[in-house]
Amino acid sequence: MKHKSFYDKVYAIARQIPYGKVTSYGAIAKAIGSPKSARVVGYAMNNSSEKDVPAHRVVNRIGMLTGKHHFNGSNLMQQLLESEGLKVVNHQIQDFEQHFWDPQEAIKT
DNA sequence: GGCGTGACTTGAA
DNA sequence: ATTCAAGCCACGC
Repeated sequence: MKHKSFYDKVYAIARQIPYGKVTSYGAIAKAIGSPKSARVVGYAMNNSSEKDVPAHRVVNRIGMLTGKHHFNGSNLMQQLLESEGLKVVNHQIQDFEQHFWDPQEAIKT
């Protein structure tokens, strides 16, 4: 595999999200080099179920659990985040910026 | 092989 | 300040 797909890059980064931290689709897309491809990141997450990617730590720019609907159809995503010390209210992460993790830390070595 | 859709984001009206 | 539209890449029909 010479040319890694956009997805692979997404997985590579998302997989490195540390415990208790979260990031946004746009941040990952930006880290990859396509800040406008945030949608693709989200779509990639759609298949992340088969990957070792903690998709529950990936939310949109405002910290909203937009993808929670894609998990189990339950509040599993919220449960996981709360289990990691995060506060989730109304499907939204409280103090999102406080727990935000910069994907740039992953791509750089 | 073309068109539409999707876990988003940003800029402009 | 809010609403609309466009852009990005991959996948399904």
